[in-house]
Amino acid sequence: MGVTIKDLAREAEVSITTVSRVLNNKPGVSAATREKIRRLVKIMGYNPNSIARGLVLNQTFLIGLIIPDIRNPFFPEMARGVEDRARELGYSLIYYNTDKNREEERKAFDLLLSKQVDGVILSFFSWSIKKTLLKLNKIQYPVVRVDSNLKKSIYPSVIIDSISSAYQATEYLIKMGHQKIGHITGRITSRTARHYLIGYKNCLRDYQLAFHKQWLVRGDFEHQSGYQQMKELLRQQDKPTAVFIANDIMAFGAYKAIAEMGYTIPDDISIIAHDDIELSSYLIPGLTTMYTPKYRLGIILADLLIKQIKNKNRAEIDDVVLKSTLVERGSVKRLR
Amino acid sequence: MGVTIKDLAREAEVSITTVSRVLNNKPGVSAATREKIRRLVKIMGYNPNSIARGLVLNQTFLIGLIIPDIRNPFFPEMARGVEDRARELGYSLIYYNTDKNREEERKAFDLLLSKQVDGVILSFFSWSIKKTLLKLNKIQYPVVRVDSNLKKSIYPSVIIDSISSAYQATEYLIKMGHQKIGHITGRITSRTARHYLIGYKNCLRDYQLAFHKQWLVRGDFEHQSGYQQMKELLRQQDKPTAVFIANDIMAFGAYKAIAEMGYTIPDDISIIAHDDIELSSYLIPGLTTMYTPKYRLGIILADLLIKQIKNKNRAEIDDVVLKSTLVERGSVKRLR
DNA sequence: TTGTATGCGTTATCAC
DNA sequence: GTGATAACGCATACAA
Repeated sequence: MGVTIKDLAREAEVSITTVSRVLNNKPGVSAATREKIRRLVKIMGYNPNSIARGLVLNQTFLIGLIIPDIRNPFFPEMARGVEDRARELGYSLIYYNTDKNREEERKAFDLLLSKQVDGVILSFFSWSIKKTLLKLNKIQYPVVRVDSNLKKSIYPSVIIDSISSAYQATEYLIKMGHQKIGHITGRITSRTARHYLIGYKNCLRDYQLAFHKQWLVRGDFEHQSGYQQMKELLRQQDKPTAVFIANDIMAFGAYKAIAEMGYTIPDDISIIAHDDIELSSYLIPGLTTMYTPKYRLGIILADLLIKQIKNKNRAEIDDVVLKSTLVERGSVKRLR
Repeated sequence: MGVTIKDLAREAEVSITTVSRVLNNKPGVSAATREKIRRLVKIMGYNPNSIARGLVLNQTFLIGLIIPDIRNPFFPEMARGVEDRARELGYSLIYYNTDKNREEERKAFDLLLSKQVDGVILSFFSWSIKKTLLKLNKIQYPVVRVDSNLKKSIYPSVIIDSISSAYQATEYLIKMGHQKIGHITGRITSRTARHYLIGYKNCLRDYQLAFHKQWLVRGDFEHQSGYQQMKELLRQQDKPTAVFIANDIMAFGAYKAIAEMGYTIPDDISIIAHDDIELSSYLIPGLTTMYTPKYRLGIILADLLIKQIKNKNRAEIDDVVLKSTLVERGSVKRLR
C-alpha cells in the first residue's frame, strides 16, 4: 500500500535500521544521511504504519471509550474532553456505544481488547463486570471509570457525587421557600437515578419535610417521560410548588407539559433540573439546574487513564470526586 | 500480554497453523482437535490480536470518522448511524473532531492513515483537499464524503441538497401567506450556509418577492448568533413576518430573543428552521423545521464506505442525494 | 489431517 | 556511524 521504511532505505541506499533511527530521532546517524532521509520522507510521502509499530512496541496509542449513547447530550461534551486531551498526549479514540446493554458492554470489552487499545474508559456501566475488571486488574490493564458510586473500586474513578448534588438541588428549593417539593426520577435501574432519589429524600428529612409518595414520579431520563410525568404531577389536587427533575432533557418535556396545561414557570410551578446541557439556558424561562463539568470530566478521564498507561507500576488509585454546582436562571420562584 | 495463538498451540500440542485454522473456521482439521482447541480458547480466554492480524491481512477493520464537532447535535445522530452499521459489518470507528480547522483536517488524515484505517468518512470538510484526495484515489483508498455539493467528485458522496431544502422552507412560508421573509444565515464560509442562502433567494425570485437586504442577517450556526440576529431583525421598523433560520440551534436563540422583546411565536413572527434536532419538538411552540435524516445518513455512509472497501475494484461511484422533509409544528402562522 | 517456513512493517539487540 | 537479524502475533503457500 503506502511507502514503507524499506522503500526509504532502498532509495537512500542505507539500511532500514538507519532509517528507523532518523525517524525516531535517535542518535548515531551522520547529519548528512539524516538530512537525506528526511528529505526522502517528505518527497515520498512516508507515513509510519502505527499498526506494525504497535505490534513490536506492544502499544497502539489507541484508547477505548465506552459510553451508553453519544446521542445523549451529556456524552458529546464529555467525549470531546476526552478526545482533546487524548490527542494532545498522542492517543486516539475508538468509541463504543452500548445503550447500557449488558451484552453490548461485554462485547465492547472483547472488541476493544482485541484491537489492543492501551486502556479503556468506562462510563456509567450498568453492571459491575467485576470478574472482567478483576482479570484486567491482575494483568495491570489500565482502566478508568466514571460513575456515581462513592465506594472504592479496584480502578480509579471519576465520581460524580449525585447524592450530594440532588441534595443541593432540593435544598435550594427549600431555601427559596418551597415546602411542597416533587421529584421526577431518572430510570431507576441506573445508580445515578437512585442516588438522586436518595439525595432528595435525605434533604427532605434533614429539613423535616414529610415525604409525599404522590409527588415522586418515575421518569427514565428521556424527554417523553418528563412530559408525561409532569402532567401526572399537575393533575393532582394537591400539587407540589416545585419539582426537582433528574435531568435537563426531561425538563424540556416538563416545560412543554406545563405550557400545555396552561400553567407558567415559575409562577405556578418551579423547576430545578440536573446536568446543564447547552440548550437549557435557551428555555424560557432559563432553566435553573445543577451544572456538571462534562468537558472537564473528559479531560480528567483522559489524564487519569494515560497516567496509568505510562506508570506501568500503577502506584496510586486516585479517585476524583466532581461536584456539581448550581446555575440559577429563571425557573425557580422565591416564595412568600 | 494476553494469551496468543502460540500459547494455544503449545497447550493443545499442535502447530500454530492448526490453531489458526480453527480460529478462522477453515477446513482441514479433525473434529477432535477442532473441539480441543475450541475448548482451550474458552478456558484460556483467548482474544485475537487484531493488530497483528491487520498487519498480515493489510486490513484493520477500523474506519476513520472525521467530523467538525461531536457537540453539534447533528453529529451524534449521524455518528451513531455510522457506528451501528459499521459494527454490524465488523468495523470499529476512530473519531476525529476537527472544528473545521484546516490544519486539524490535514492532521486527521495523516493520523488515520497511520493507524491504517480501512477507509475514512469525511463530513463537511471546510476545504476540498483535492491533492490528498487525488493521491488517495490513485491508490484506490476508500473514502466517502458527506457534503452539500452537487458537483461530481472523484469519491462517492452523500449529498444533502441544501439548496432545494432552503427553497422548500421558504416556499412553505410563502404558501402560508408570508411575503416579508427574513433569513438568518449559517456561518457563511460553510458551503451549506451559502446553499441555504441561494435556495432562499431563488425562491423569493421565483415567487416575485423582492429581496430585502435588511432582512438578511448573518449568523454562524450557534445559538448565540440566533439570539443576536433575531434581535437585530426585531429592532427594525419594517419587520419580516417570518424568518427562515439556518439551523435549529440558532432557532433556540431566536425563541429567546423573541420572548425577551415581548413578542410571541407565531402570532407576531413565524419561524422555520433546519435540521430537526431532537429537542426542537419541545420548544414552545413546537418548532417547524426541515427534517434531515441524520441517523439514516450515517447508515448510508457506512454502507457506501464498506462497499468500497470490499470491492477493491471500485466499479461505481454512486452518489446518494438525501432530501430533507418539512415537519410542521407550531411556529408558523397562516396569514390572512 | 497436520506442520514448516515466510512475511507483514517496525523496533531493538548486537555486532562491526 | 552503520547494518544484519530477531522478534511482535498472525495468516498462508507449500510440504509432508
